[in-house]
Amino acid sequence: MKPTLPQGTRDFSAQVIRKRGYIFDTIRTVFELYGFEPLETPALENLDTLTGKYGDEGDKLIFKILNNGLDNSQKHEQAKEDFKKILRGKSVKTLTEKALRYDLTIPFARYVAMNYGQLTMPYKRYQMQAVWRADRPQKGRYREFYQCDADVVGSYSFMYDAEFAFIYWEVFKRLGIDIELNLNNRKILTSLAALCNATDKMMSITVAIDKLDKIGIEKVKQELEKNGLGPRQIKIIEDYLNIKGTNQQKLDSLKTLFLNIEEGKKGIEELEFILSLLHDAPEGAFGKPKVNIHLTLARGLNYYTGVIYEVKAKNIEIGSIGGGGRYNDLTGLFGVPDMPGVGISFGVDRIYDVMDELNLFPEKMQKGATALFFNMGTEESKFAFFQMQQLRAKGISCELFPEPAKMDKQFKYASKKNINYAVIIGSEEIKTQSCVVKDLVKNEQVTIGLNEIKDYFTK
RNA sequence: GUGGUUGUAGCUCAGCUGGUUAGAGCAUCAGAUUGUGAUUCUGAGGGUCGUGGGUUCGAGCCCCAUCAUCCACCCCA
Repeated sequence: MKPTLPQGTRDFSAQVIRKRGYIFDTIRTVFELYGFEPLETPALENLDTLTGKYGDEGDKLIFKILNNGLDNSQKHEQAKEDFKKILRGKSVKTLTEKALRYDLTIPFARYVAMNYGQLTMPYKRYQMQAVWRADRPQKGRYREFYQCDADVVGSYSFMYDAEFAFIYWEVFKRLGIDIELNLNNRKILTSLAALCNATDKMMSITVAIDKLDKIGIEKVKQELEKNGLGPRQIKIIEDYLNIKGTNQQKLDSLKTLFLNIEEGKKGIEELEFILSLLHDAPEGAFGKPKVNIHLTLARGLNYYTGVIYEVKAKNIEIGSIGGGGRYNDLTGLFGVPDMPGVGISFGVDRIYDVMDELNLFPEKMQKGATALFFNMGTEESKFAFFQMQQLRAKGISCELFPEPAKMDKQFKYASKKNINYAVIIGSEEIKTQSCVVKDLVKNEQVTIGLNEIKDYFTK
């Protein structure tokens, strides 16, 4: 048979892993710098832990796992009955009770709910693991991909909301990606729906206005109309969409709009606090985060209740490369009420695609071992092997060509594996206790004593 | 879930309105060159044209099905 990969998954070769590792390391470094500690959770969760947390569309994209043991003939009749329920769109525990993790936030909430007694609050954790979605793959979209999340639970402080803006900024500065960091507040969106007297239609309103940049005002109005909103309501939304200017000007316009809506005023205050903190902060090594109040930013996850973030890469069309927000009751569904939190996520695979396309990976990542020892014959190679072991003991990576092949071939092997130095020890060199070290990049070579090799590579 | 694209050598692709033994570049291997490559020259190997059916005297090319791929929509990292 011809083997294939499941749709939307990939193998990662050495080069790709090195580059991905560079992204992971950068993110991890910043997370640690801000005092977050690591957490890992299983790839599998109980299906009912996940369902209902991501909206109707999200639920459809959860990978469900078929239970084992269904081939037991005594259970066939029951299984057939249960399968009919599946066809009606219900999930049935006797057929499927486990699912692959859809994101990192809900498993984190589950963990907090199970362990909150033991955790030091506020609990700051980061998590870098794969997640799975049964989506159709396309550009920048995979069925298995990695997220790097940082969340804080157990605090209402908006200091944290601002801190995440710094984290986003710092990570992408370190990676060399120019970003647009957009902020909005779920409270503002709810207030808009309230203003329209359409609190129940809040989701469809936000979904529609989120597309403004993409499809334009007319199409947005059409979609609102299709969702059952009347002309007066659409007019209110249109006025909202016409709010423009600097961040402060936008917030000022909102203030007059939400004059009688407490929640809206709170949302504005929250954003103002974050903006002031960013504004007054000293210029750090990576500058100050530049954020953009983006009133049409929605984000699909329905557990957000406050500030929401979205990161887009400039100069490239790939969707968002990060997102997050504040939620005031994430663990409530798991029996632990009043557990506020805020968190963000990095989409590693899209960040990789951006960096690859814009050529942002540093040269030095592509390196293989430091040196290749040439194989100049059976006896010579044994000698070279022992020399090599001494270098390895000093932490210098090297390898030996396995057969006494033509030098031409050994050189090509070295350059293909991005090895910078060739070490040649033939019978002559053994006699004189020396070796030839050739710098394959500069195309220069020197003959040095065997006892000098270590120094040559550690200099 | 809906719509479309593509599938030919290890890789990237040519292949005319259906017509003999299906081509190129790169890669691989061998030789010119028994200790100096990435940047020389010569030669060689490698394909049941995604798979299964059909139309035809004849199919890589047309039709149907199926699988895979990429792209767009929905939604999202």
